[in-house]
Amino acid sequence: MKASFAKVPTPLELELHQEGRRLTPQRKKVLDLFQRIGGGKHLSAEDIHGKLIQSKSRVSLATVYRTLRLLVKMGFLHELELSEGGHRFELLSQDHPDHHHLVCVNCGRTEEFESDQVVLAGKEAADKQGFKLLESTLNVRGLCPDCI
Amino acid sequence: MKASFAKVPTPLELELHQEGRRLTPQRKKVLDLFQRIGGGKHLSAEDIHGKLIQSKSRVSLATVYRTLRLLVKMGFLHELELSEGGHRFELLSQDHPDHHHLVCVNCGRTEEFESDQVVLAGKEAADKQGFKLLESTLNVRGLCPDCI
DNA sequence: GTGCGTGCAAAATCTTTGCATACGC
DNA sequence: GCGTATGCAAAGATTTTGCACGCAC
Repeated sequence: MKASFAKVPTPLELELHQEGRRLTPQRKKVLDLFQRIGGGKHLSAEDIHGKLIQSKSRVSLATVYRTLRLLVKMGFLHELELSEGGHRFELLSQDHPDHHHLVCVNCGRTEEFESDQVVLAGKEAADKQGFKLLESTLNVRGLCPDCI
Repeated sequence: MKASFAKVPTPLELELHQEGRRLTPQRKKVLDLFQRIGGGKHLSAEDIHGKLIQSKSRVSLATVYRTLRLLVKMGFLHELELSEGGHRFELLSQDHPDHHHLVCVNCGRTEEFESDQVVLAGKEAADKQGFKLLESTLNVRGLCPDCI
């Protein structure tokens, strides 16, 4: 007999329970939203709150903020400080651990890219100063083709 | 006869006048402060306001914000978005046009470094997407020797 | 049932802005 | 003297927090 009807715990659920925390519908909805829209999207807390409200999900903005901070600390999301007007969050996927951003300073359009050279340069700088590297992100600011 | 008693206009004064703007004591004091403490220091608007008040200079916080935005636009200062709790500003010197930051996520200590590889990688990414590159900065986050 | 998480609203930050006055040019 | 810049205070924008209630465990 297979246990095919047993609920499969999500990674989020597992990790929460390890720390004595709980998987609430709100937390699930926030992470689900990021997973539905896919990686490479940069959302503000207001964006997330708005989208959840639109999809008939009752979540308060305060809880969105609390959940975002939690998911960042747990490593599911990544916090960006690219633009004016508040921080953005993106899904952190295993496929793109250290990616960088190309931002148009005029229209805000952002593109992502990866570069081993950059990761290596960051690692060398950290080593030289005796730092333990956690992450390195290159922010390239410029004008996109439409804004030149 | 030498014009040795003529006041020598500062670059700030010259550039302001070209745009029909004025060199006020407040603007002079803000830029002077950055030049006195030297490059590589990262100050918040509050820091700057506090230091000016301490040195008996009457400048309002609103003017500090307005002046910082102006000096960034004029290219005298550079705006950083490294840390939580507001933006920081640093003196932009000709010696270190494109430098990067190593930040300790625990204590906030920051070190600067330069890397041609990083600048090159940023340029390549911009070219590939058709962006006109303005600046690129690598933010390396980690733990400094004291916080490991 | 226990105690963590949520919602609400108020508070705390950080930054910008309107307007009358001051002053660099 | 003209018009920009300042100071002040109020408004705005974003994020955090205190507290009572609700719900995941």
